[in-house]
Amino acid sequence: MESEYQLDSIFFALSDSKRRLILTELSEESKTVGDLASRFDLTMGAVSKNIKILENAELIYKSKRGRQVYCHMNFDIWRKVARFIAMQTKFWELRLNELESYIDTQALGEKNGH
Amino acid sequence: MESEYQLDSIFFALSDSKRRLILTELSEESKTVGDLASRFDLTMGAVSKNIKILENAELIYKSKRGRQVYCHMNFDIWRKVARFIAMQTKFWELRLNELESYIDTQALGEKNGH
DNA sequence: TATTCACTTTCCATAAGTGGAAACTATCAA
DNA sequence: TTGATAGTTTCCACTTATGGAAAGTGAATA
Repeated sequence: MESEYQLDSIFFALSDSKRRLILTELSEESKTVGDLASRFDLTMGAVSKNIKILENAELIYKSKRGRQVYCHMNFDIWRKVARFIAMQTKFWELRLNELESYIDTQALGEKNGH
Repeated sequence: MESEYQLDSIFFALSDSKRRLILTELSEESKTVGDLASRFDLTMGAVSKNIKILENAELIYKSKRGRQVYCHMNFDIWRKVARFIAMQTKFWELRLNELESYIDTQALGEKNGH
């Protein structure tokens, strides 16, 4: 957690447009691996591997219901990405920090409990 | 501009911790390729290639002074990254949009002119 | 002009990412 | 139990990334 290695895996996961499409899809609602495979015209194997990359970066997490595996966005992780960006751009930093404080104090109920 | 392909190159460029270190270095002040090579104990060739990847993603830009090539952060591009993140996390979206409006109206003088 | 300097590019070997096909696992249904 | 369904993993061929070494480029200096 909080390591350079984790940032490697996050940005690597985001560097492929198919994986970003999967994330966009999941930001609407949770989907099964099969849903995503038919949506993007890929084999289950290919989707499963990309899902693994996103899961490894903790951008998503999975839950099992019977035979089906549901994929969910992990909204918490985006804060880490935003923090890195803020650090590069001091101009943003102050206001993003304000935003973080706001989230920390006002939005605890929003945190997903997986 | 504004394409999926550009996001590919941005996130790919960010997926390597050496390149992120270079960016952190450049967010302090502009440096030559040689400065960066000695700072990170890499050959000029290796640094030059990584610089090219960062330049391709438009995260930095170069300027020449005699034999030396100076590398500068391109702060503008970070807005694009922030926008992608905001789109994934609707929770952030509203407030980042406010931030963008603020920047667009109040901070035109801050824009680097290269 | 010849040489040094700052950098870029090419060539090379090594390593890693990619997706299809097919084998494998686990769950549900008849 | 048998068979179908939902995913995962392995194997394979192909493509791409990586950095060192060395050749190539262009600008400063003797």
